[in-house]
Amino acid sequence: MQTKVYDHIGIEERWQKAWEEQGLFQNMAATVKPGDDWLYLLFAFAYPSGQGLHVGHVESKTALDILARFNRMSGKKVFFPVGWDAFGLPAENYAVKTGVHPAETTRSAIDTFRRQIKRIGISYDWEAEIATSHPGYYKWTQWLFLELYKKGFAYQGDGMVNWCPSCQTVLANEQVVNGACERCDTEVTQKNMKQWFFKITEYKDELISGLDQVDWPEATKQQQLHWIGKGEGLNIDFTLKNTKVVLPIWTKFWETIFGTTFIVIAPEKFLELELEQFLPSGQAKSVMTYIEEASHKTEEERKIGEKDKTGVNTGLFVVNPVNGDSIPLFVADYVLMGVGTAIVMGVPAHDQRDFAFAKKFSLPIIQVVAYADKKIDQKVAAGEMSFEAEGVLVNSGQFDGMSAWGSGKAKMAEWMIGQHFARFQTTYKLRDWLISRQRYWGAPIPIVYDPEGKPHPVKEEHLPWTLPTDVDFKPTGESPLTSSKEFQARVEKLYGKGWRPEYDTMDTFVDSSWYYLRYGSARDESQFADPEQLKALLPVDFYMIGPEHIVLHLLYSRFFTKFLRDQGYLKFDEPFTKMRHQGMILGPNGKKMSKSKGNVINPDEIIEKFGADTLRVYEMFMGPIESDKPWDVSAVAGVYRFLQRTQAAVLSQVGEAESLKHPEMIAVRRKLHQTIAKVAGDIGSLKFNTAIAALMEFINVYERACREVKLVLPEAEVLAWTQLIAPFAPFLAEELFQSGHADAEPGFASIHLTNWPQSDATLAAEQEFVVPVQIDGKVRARLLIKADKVTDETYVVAQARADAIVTRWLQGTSATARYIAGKIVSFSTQA
RNA sequence: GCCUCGGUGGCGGAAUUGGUAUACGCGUCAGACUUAAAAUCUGAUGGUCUUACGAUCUUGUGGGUUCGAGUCCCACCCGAGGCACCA
Repeated sequence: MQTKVYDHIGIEERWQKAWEEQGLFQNMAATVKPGDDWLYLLFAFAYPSGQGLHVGHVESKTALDILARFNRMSGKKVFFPVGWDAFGLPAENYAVKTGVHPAETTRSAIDTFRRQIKRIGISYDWEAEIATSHPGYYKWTQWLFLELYKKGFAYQGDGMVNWCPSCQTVLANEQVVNGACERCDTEVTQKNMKQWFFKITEYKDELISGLDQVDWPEATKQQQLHWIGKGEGLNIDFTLKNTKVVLPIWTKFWETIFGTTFIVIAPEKFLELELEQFLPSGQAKSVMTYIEEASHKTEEERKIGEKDKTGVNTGLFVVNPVNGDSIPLFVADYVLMGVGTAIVMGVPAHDQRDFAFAKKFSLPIIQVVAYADKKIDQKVAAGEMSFEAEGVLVNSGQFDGMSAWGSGKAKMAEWMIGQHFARFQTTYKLRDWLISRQRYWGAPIPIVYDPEGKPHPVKEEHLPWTLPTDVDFKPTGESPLTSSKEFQARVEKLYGKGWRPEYDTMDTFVDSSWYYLRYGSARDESQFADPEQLKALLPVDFYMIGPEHIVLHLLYSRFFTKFLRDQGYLKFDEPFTKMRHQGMILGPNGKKMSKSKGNVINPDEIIEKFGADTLRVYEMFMGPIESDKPWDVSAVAGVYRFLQRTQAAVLSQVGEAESLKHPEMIAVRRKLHQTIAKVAGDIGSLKFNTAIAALMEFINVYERACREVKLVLPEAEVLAWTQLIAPFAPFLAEELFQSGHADAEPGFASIHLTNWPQSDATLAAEQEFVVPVQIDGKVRARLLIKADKVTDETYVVAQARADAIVTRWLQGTSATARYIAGKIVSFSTQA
C-alpha cells in the first residue's frame, strides 16, 4: 500500500522556499485597520547566542506557531513577530577574547538563528523583525530614557551599589543571586558610585494590584509579590535609657511586644544614629571592634552566621514603651540595613532567630502567647516555633486573655498609636532600578555633562545617540566608552568645549522590557510606536516565556507599561494578558542538557534524520507544554512513523469511494468528526500532546477499517484531515494538500490559508454507548446501549438487571439502582 | 522555614473535572516478510490467583465524605523549582 516514501527533506525544502517566495504571513502590521481585533502572540525575546537554536527554543516556538496557524485558519488576524535581544555581555566578552567586534558576532548569530527558525517552519512575520543593537531600535530606548528623565523617573543616585569584580560592572539588585553575579557567579561586592536609577518604586502598589488583572501562573504572581515584598507593620518607639534618643523598631508582630527581652540594632544603623557617644567606657572598644569587623564582611560571610549568630552587648539599655522595662541593646549584623528600621525587638519566645540569639547570650525568655494545644506550648518553650498558631495573650498587662491574632492584636495597636509611641508603617523590599552599566555593548545613556559636571539630556534631534566604534573593549573598571575619541569629539562639537558624554550604557533589561511595543511599528522612524498599531495589536494576548525571566523582565516591562500609560501613550495597564511558561526539555538521562554532561540533543541532527515536522510534532507530543520532560530518542521514531503513515493514508485517497453507508465508512467518518472537535478544543487549551494523540487514534481507526475494505473518504473530509495536521506538521500538510500539482505554482493557495474544518455533530454522534454497571462501587459488567435508548432509564436498568453477572451479584439483595445517562448504572446493596 | 507545582505501568504521559484508571507513544515479547539483519506490518502487554469463565489488588502513605474518589476534605511522606537572618 505504501507506494511513496516519506521524503521529509524534499518536502520541507520545497515548501519553505515556496512560502518564502509568496511572502506568506509577512508584513501583517501593514494590514492593520482601525477597529481591528488582533491576536498578538509573543515569544520571549531571545539572546542570539553563538550556540544557535536548541530544542527548548523549538518547543516554545512550535507551541506558539501552532496557535498562530490554528487561529489564522479559524479566521483571526494574528500578529506573530520576532526579534533579538542583541546587546549584552557574551558578545562583548567574546570580543575581549578574540577582538571580533560584537556587532559582527551578533549579526552572524542572528543569521544562524533566522535560518534555523525558518527551517522548522515557524510562521513569524519577518517584516517586523527588530534587534535592540540596531540604532533604529535603540534610538527609542534612549527616547524612553529621556521621557523618564523629563518626568523625574530617571535620576542619578549616589550610594552603595552591587559591583561584580569579574564583569567589571554594577548590577541591579535583581541580578544578584545569593550574593553572586547571576551571569558569572562571582561574589558581588559593594561599591559607592554615582549611578542612574529608574524610579520603579513609584509604581509599587500598582505592580501588586495589577496582578489581579492578568491570567498568569500562580507561582509567577507569587514571586512578583514576594519581590515587591510589601509588609504591613508598626513602627514602635523605644528610647535609649536616660536620654531622649528614640530607637524606632519595625515589626509585623507587635502583639508580642510584652515579650521583648532585648533590642538589636544593625551595625550601620548604630553609627548612623551616632550611638557610640553613649557607650559606657568599658564597652566601647568591643562594640566598635565588632562594628568594624562587620563592615568588612561580605554578604556571604554574614549569612554564615545564620546558624551561629554573632553580636555584641553594648551595655546600653532601652525602655520598652508598653511597660517601662529596661532591656539591653545589642549590635548584631543579622539585622540588615534596608529592612524595616534596621532595629528589631527580640522576642525569643515567639521567634526562632531571637530564640537562638537569647540562648547564646543567656537572655530571658518570656512567653506572651499561650496555646490551647499543650504540644505547641512545649515547642514554644524549646524554641522550635514562632508564629505558626493562634493563641491567647498572657503576661501582656491589660491585654491578657485576648486573642493574639484577633482582638488582642487590634486593641494593642490602637492603644499604642493612641499613646503616640507607635504608628502604622508599610515597608517594601523593592528598590529603584539601577540601570547604569560600565560596559560597551549596550545602548549609551543619552546624557551629556557640562564643564561643571552637571548632567543634561541629549537633545532629541541627536538621537540615536550612537554607540561609538573606536573603543577598547578590555574591562578596566572604567566604562569602555571613556576610550572613544569620536564620542568625546562628538559631544564637544554638539554641546561645546569642556562637555563630556555619559560613558555608561544601559542595562540590557531596559532594551528588552519595551520591545513588544515596537514590533507593530518596527520601521517607523518618527515615533516609538504608532498609536493605531498599539490600539489594534496590544496588549499581548499570549506570552510564552521561560520561568527564568519571572522577576526581572516582567517587573520592568510592567513598570514601563504603566509609566507610558501615564504619559498618555498607552491605553492599557498590563502588557501581557495571558502568560505561560514552557517546561525544560531534559537530556535522555533526565538531567538538564549541558555540553559537559554530553546529553545535548541537537535540533539540526533531528531535522536531517527525521525532518522538521517530526521534530515539531515530537516535541509537542512529549507531554504538557508547561512541565519538564526528558528527551526519548526512540519515541522520535514513533512520531516519524505516524507522519509516514499519515502521508501514505492521505495519498491513497484516490479512486472509487466506498459507499457512505458502509459500516466501516460510517465509523471512520464518526471518528474523524470527533477528532476535528477534539483537536480544536485541545489547541485552545494548549494541550498539544493530546491533540496529537487524537490524530494518532484516528489513523489507527482508519487503518484498521482499511483492512476490511478500501476506504476513500469524501474529498471535503480528506481536506479536513489534512487541515488538522497543518498547525503541527505544516510542511507535510502542505505537501498532501498540493499533491495534485507537480510543483508549487506561483500564486498557489496554501493550506495554511484555508478555513479550519467544522465538526459535523450528527456524523460525530455515537450510535452505541458502552455503559458500565457498578455494584457497590465496583464495575461488574458493561452494557452496549443503542443511542436512542441511552436516556431511557427504565430500559437501561432493566438491561443491567438482566445481565448474567449482575444477576449473580444482586442475588438475595434488595439493591437500589441509579442511572447517570450514558455514563453509568450504579447498584447499591446497602440499606 | 515559607511560597508554588508535582507523585498514575518498565518509561514519557491520558483520564470529558466526582462516573469504564492506565488513551496515545516508547519499550518488551511473539508472529509475518527476509538467506539474514535493518526497515515495515500484525498480535499481546499493570500485579497476583485461575486451564478457562472469572476473582482480587492497584493512581506516594493513612484516614474521611459519597451509590461511586486518581479527582473533593483532613493528616503525613517524598521530589522539583523559587524565596529567605525580611524582624
